[in-house]
Amino acid sequence: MSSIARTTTRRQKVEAREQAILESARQIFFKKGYEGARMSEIAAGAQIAEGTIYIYYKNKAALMRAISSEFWHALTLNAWAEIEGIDHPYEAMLALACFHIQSLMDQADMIDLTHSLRIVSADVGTTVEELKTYVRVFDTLYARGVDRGDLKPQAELWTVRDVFFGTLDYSARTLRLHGDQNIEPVVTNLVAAIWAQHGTQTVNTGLGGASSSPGLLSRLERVVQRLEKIETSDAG
Amino acid sequence: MSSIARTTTRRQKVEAREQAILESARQIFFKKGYEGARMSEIAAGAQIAEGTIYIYYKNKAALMRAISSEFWHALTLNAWAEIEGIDHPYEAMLALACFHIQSLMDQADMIDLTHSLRIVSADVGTTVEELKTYVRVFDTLYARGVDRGDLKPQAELWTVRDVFFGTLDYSARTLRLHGDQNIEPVVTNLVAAIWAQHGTQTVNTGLGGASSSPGLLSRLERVVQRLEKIETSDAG
DNA sequence: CTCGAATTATGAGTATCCCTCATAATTGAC
DNA sequence: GTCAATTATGAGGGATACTCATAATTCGAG
Repeated sequence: MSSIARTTTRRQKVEAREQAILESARQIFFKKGYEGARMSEIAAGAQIAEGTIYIYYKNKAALMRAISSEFWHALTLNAWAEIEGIDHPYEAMLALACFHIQSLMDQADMIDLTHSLRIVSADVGTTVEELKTYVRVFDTLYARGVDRGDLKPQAELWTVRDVFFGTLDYSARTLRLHGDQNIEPVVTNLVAAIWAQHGTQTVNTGLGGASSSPGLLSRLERVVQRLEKIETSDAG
Repeated sequence: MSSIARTTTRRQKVEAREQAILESARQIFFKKGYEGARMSEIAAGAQIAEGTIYIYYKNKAALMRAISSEFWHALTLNAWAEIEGIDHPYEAMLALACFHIQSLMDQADMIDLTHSLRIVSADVGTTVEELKTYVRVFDTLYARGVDRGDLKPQAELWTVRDVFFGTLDYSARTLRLHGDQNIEPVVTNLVAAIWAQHGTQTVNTGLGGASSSPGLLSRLERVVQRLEKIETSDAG
């Protein structure tokens, strides 16, 4: 029979098996952790012999790496989707911050798991690339803000990016530690602080975020304009 | 012979052994990572039989935990020493930030290693306590700033603390990734940003750090005071 | 349809490693 | 010096990631 007419080709079957292994591994790793997961259990879950796994993945670490890779790829796509269609960079940054910290908290186990790769395999290089791709969402967002004239150009953008992701990562851990689920103050404060430092004009949250009275800067601006006129007339 | 005259008592000998195990383990763990380290190798390094380790430490994870514990304790002591004697909270915060990120970069391997405990042992509780003790240095520093009237009281101090440590942790990773060793811009930006948001007055770096013109806030203050007098006289 | 080469699957066996435990050595108060 | 308590030893047990010789499957060509 021709290969076209066949309902499932060899290649399709192989890919299905690969997905079955991946799915089984995901479940077992998630439930038992990297150390606790048994290759035999993963094989049983995928309904194949233990040796078959090693045809598809070199070893346990490589299997884990594949799962981590898929996870970060999906997260990146979701992040893009989240900020797509939001015109104003400030709103977009808020949305990205919410998305990131919410993802961190909802999928904390999976993220801890992907981080464990650093321990089990010295070869960090592969995972780092996916992280870089992910954080690029922020860079693009910032660049869009600069184009619109809302954000100041920043030669060392990575310092801003590190504040953004660093704070959110750390805060997610703190919140989870305290059993808190309220991400709002963290996100609001952080984005306000970034805009206080790098925004070209005041946003409605006020100077310096929640710590200042709202609209302070615009009030000041109005007052100063009046005073400058008076000073000019005084001098003249 | 009496136990006082003996040069080495039983207890001293036991403690020396314990330190030998710890030191050997530190070296091996550091060189090979947690997974890569062999208990046999650690035993050989401490010049004892493999079984002897298990008299001192329940298992491999407990040994690792002891090392982690010692490391964070020492780091905490050094952090206190670093800020001791620095009167102005702004300078102290700069010093703490420098100390923290420098430690992160110098001892990145050890820190990655201690983080790996989260994966190898579900019992996170023990390590978390030491982290809490460490970050308390920042809290004390901030409180001192509030007492002096330099920093605004902050009900949710943890959000500020998370910005501080989160940014530094993340930046250390970025810097190390790029082979960069220049911690200065990160530290300066971060501390300036925190003071822009939570400081009670302008510091010499200017409002919002390097991004605003120097002395803007004091200029504004002077101008506003003048205007307020004029507005009062207008109304009256 | 059949043959056969290439690909894929199997699972018993191997190597390795953490940890236990029966036995031995050491210590120190009396 | 004696002896009970403490500490040390390392061969062996058990568990597990991974290998490899062998078997099964796939699929195009004749």
